[in-house]
Amino acid sequence: MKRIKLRPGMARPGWDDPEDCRAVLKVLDRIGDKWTVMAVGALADGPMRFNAVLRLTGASHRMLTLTLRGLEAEGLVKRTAYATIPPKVEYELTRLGHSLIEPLQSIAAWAKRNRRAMETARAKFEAAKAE
Amino acid sequence: MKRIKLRPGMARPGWDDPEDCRAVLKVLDRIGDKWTVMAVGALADGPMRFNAVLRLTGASHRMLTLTLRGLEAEGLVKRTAYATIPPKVEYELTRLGHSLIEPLQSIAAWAKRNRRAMETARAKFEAAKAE
DNA sequence: CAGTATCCCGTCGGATACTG
DNA sequence: CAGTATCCGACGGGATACTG
Repeated sequence: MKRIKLRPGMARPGWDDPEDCRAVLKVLDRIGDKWTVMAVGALADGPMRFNAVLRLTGASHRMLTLTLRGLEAEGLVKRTAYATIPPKVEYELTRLGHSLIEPLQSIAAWAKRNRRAMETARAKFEAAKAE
Repeated sequence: MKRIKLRPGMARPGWDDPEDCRAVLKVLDRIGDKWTVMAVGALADGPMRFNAVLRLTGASHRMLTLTLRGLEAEGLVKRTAYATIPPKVEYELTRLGHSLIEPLQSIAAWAKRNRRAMETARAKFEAAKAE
């Protein structure tokens, strides 16, 4: 998804409370992007080394580093470096990070339920505009 | 959020079932971006005209059009044009669109609960790296 | 009022190369 | 192996102008 930039002039959506809308957007900004979802998913099973996450997610070296830094900064992921040679760094979800899995699964469940509906709707839409 | 581009070489995260991971990413791609969240939020209360959504969301003319087109294509929003002069176009959430509010609120609830924790974590992180 | 088209700049993110 | 730095192409998205 596109990076979310918060700006002054905009109002709050009505489905949720007045001001916390900002918080929601901010959080979506953090957890809504592809690599974050993949990384959290990868780490859901337990601690994992950098390269393991790299392979599992398919992210580029660069993006995974940035993503993990972001998650670490926000307290969602714990980073543990072992001063061995070669270095070994393990990442794991914090309690906070784990708690994120539940809402993500809420989305996941919705996605699974409605994927077909969306696909057929899209097909119909495409067909209609090419009449 | 950043647009999500699905690519071949990548595996599924473990927190969720094997293949539907793609569906989740695809859905996040659609519903995870700023303007979609804003638009769905704006329409949650009921049908609304284009310009009303425009003002409420703070989106640019262009982006709102694109966003609404996307939502319409996916069957989340219904578009009704009245052939008056000047034209009047109303948008409203479909049943499918409404069902999306629930998972979004799941995220919203998480965001509200953990916003503080994330902020302090970030502050601590910033402080630590500037020691 | 709603929608489309064009321009254009910022930034996201992949590839590559270099360090500890 | 893990992380940082640099380069650079691609595209997201705002501003603007023009139609029905």
